[in-house]
Amino acid sequence: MSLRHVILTALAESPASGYDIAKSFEQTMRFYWSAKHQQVYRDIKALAVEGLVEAVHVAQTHRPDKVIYRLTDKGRSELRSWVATAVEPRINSEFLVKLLAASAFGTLVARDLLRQQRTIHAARLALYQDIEQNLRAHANTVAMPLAEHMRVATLRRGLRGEKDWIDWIDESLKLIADIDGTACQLAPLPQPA
Amino acid sequence: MSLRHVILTALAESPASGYDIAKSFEQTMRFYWSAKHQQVYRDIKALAVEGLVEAVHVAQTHRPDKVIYRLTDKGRSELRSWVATAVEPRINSEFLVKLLAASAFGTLVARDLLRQQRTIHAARLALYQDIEQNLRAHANTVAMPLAEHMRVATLRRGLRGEKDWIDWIDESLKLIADIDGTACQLAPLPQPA
DNA sequence: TATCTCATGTAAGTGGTTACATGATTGC
DNA sequence: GCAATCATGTAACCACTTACATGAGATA
Repeated sequence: MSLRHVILTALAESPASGYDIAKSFEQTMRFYWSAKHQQVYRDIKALAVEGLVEAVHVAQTHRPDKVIYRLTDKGRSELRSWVATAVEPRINSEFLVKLLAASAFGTLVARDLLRQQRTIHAARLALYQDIEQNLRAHANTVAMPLAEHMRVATLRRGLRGEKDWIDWIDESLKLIADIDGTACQLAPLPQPA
Repeated sequence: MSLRHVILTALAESPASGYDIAKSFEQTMRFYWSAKHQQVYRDIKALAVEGLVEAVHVAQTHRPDKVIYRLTDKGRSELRSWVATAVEPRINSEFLVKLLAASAFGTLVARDLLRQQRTIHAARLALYQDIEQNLRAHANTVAMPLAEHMRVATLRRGLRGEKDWIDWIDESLKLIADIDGTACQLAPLPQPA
């Protein structure tokens, strides 16, 4: 039931086609959701059948025709009641599992994995900082509607998260270095060939 | 392919039954993974068929019989190659979507949602801090094997994450308060009944 | 007597990914 | 001429959840 509500949320802001929504998963929504176009088309049809959105077919001359969807009152009230309660966030972290698995193969394996992960988070952080720069340039903080403020807040959430991961990785790398430092002194010297 | 690797990771530490593994999702693994026993039993059988784990049937007198699984060499090398590469973490956050949806219904709705979420994270933080206390009491930092150190690191990751969420929520609540403050001054006074 | 833990499962359903497909138009 | 963008889908599959089921022994 999740993507359904993501779609409703997108349509709450303004009517859009399946294509538009699918695309926004690579742009404005990328900080908090991703989905494939196939899934979007499938689910938005289901929403139409249930009467939560309604479709308007728009014929175009120099492009394929498209179907614009907008929230119905039913859709809006569904969204309203969905929004009322927070839920326990999932914590399934493939990375943390990998780290523990890596530990079974020694400090070097764990260290490499942490370093790789660091580059991933560093890249994301750089991207988010870039976007923040652009926002700052164009934002007129005073008269911004709430939704805009919250959109910026989601970006801030992303920034914070990435920074925090990087800090934790550095902390963990240092821990491993300490272990390795003492371990190396005890390790057998390499055998001459 | 994820839970399969989580199971292999669990078995890399020591052989266990499906029941043991299922239970550890509520205990040692709870910081980074959760899964239902049905899924565990299903997947561990698949792993056995593929030869990544092997089963030993253990008859018990005063308890139901059980099946203990252990990693095979094939399983261990599968785990080793899985561990080699980091992956882009998923960011699908139901909460952030809800926050944006909530914003469409006004500051009060958004504020309530943020507050609810804060309680959830505060509760988790408290739990993690508790566990950290226990660990500190029993840990002998010197001679701990790498896997133990990394297990503590995953807890630290949880602690950090919860703290960071709480800070961000407070920041966002303050932002909303500011908006609301100015908005209230501009808002029409309540009509006398 | 009732509930909890041990130990294992089947069946149905939901949510998401991957592979494959079509066909026109715009820009290099 | 070739890739990218616009616009929409089908089919198969993988991952996970929910509901339901069994049956013995331990604990209150």
